[in-house]
Amino acid sequence: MLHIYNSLTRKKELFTPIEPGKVKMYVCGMTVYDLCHLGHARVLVVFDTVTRYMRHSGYDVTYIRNITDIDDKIIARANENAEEFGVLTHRFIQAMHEDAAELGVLPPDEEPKATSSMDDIISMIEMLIKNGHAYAADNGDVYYDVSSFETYGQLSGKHLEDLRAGERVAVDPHKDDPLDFVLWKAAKPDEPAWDSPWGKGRPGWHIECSAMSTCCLGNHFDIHGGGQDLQFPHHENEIAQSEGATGEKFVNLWMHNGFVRINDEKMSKSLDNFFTVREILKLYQGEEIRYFVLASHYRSPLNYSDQLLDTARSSLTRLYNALRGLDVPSVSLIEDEAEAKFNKAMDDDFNTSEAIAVLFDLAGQVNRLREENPDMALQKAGVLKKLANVLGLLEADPETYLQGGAGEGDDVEQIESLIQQRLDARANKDWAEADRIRDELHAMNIELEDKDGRTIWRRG
RNA sequence: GGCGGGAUGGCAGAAUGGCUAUGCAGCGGAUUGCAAAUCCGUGGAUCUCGGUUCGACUCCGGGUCCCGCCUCCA
Repeated sequence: MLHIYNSLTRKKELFTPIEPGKVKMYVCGMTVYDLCHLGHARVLVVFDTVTRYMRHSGYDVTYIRNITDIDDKIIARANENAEEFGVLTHRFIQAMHEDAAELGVLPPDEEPKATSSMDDIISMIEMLIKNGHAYAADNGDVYYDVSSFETYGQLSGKHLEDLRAGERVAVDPHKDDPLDFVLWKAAKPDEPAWDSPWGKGRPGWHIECSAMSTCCLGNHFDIHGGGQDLQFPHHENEIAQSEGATGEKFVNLWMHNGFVRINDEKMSKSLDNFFTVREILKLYQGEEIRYFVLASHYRSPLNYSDQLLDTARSSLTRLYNALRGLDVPSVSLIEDEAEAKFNKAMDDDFNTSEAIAVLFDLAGQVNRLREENPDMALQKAGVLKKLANVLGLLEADPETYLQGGAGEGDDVEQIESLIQQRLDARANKDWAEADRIRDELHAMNIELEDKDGRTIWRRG
């Protein structure tokens, strides 16, 4: 029985899909004007894990994650680079896909782009005007009339009066109310523009998501996710737009993941305290980043530090060591209580840290059983791998992970040659030489393990 | 100012009204030529002050501190 925390009601709720057995989920993806940072990585990993677990639970999941490929920042960056905005976005979409793959994130079922959704966006704006929720200003912009939507503020717990009291929105003479937000922006000279009933222009950011989610999933769907910072105003506006246009309930359950922090401050572009996924991949494997993300609950803040990535590496090494050298069956033949514990943890609002604890318990069992009951050890290893895979972990071959430190690989011949030399020295009981070689390898960040007359190695 | 989240052992991080995860690091032992890996054992925690209770880290109230949203943001 899956329970999920719903930001809309601020409670954990029993998850009940609109259509039994099916889940329709939309997550706000990237605005592709730059490389993904760790904050983006968290969204990718969290909702990938949600999707994987729901599928593991037997749901037929349709997972949509959009791409915002037209907005102010994209235009600004393209101008800086003196390139076509489409060239820019294409490059960063590619980069995002590469990063996602490194993190073990599966592609969503569909990945709609704003620029491919203009018809849907325009017709939604037309509906909003027709329904009295939007107005075209004399400058060619179209705005949403916030006061026309009675429950505005329901998701973020805000009231229009409070928002006005803390006025931080620049007054715009074209708006009826400073809190009104733009649905369609009239094009300035030399800006990318699309034809519309209000002249050439481009969509506002909020309407893009309303249009892309609705066109892929229908007017009413199960789950909408994204980073906590999107709750207001982005998701609040989406509700106002979609419900204002369709007259139907938009989303049953809203999920928001917590921020990644650096030194207890939100990681963000504006604070310029971010690490890109690529930078970290120079030092750590993608799976280590994924483990780091999943080690804490998705709604908690996640502080970044090298030390925590090191811990993630040590932890994964322990898990892979348990599988190492075993011919793990692809299908586990046993019913194991571990699976029930794992499911119970994940059913409780995706408690991944408790689910990971189950993995370590299994790893311990595998290690203990290796000698006394190899068959059972294999079966337990099969369960370990299966459950870890639900989290997108332990998908690699153990040797590949353990010997595959980030950016390494062309020194394998040298390593194996040194190991052979050491084996020869050991055969002659020349311990000094054997230890010297081991120290030399250690200096290369290679750790050795002598086992049954053989020597295996891994990167430290 | 308005609204919201949080404070758990050296670090990270779960959980439950009573049985105190898990990982990393530490310590002792087994194993090893010595290590490593592994196994066995082990120390150490619930911000503060009140209250409810037979019993609270867990529920309630006050305080302190931290963080986020209210503007683009995953």
